[in-house]
Amino acid sequence: MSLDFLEGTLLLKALADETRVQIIHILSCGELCACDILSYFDLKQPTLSHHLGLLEAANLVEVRKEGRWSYYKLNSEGFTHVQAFLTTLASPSEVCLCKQIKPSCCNETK
Amino acid sequence: MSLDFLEGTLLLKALADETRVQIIHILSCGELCACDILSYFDLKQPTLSHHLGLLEAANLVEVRKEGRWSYYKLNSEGFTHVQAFLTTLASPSEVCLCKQIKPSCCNETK
DNA sequence: CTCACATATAGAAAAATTTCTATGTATAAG
DNA sequence: CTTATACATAGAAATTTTTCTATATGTGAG
Repeated sequence: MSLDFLEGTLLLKALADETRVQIIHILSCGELCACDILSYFDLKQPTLSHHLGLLEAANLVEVRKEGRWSYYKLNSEGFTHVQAFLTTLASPSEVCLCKQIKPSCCNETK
Repeated sequence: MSLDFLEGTLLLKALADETRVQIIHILSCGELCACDILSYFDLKQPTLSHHLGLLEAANLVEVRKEGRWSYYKLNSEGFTHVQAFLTTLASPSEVCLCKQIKPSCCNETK
């Protein structure tokens, strides 16, 4: 499995915000419409819309439109990917970028 | 297991930066001194120092000082915690914040 | 068709983060 | 003691992100 840094940082940036973390949490039990999510936060509607858009772009949530309502729920794809990314990122590998570094000032103690 | 939102977002914010993700990657095979890490990046020394400080504060890396050198390596504690945080965050729970929301405009379809 | 409501988009203001230069501290060499 | 090197800290500049107001789109009710 190779590292997709672009997707990985997109996912991590989407997760790196208190509001979005809370959105994920209140969606953890199931689907909610945008207006119900909004009622939980002290934010304007376009701000929430922006956060939901970022989460959707990262495949952390998915939307289902019904009439004039938008129902949001978690998308397991993003969560699976970010967990896999972190695991791979922190694991040693033969093709690691560290192989490009030539020890200079200090003796390595590997 | 309960959710520590403060620690969780600290960890996720530390991970949400291309440079820091790359630092973690080049440390994945073992210990490196700060000057060797620096040689890999097109950054000034104080900037790298700042990134390493954030990673250390989040328990994603740890330092060992030896003479005038600082050797950095990954700290598994942060990685374990962030993976656990994400799993818990996205899992349904009896005490979820979603229970505080009273369905308003739209009929829930749970 | 007209109106009201739910949500999205555009663009500006505010806030947070990243990066830099300048400088300080600590350690080792001479 | 003086100097050089590795790294940290302080504070300013640049960039990115978050939030807002204003407005547009799309759907259903009447």
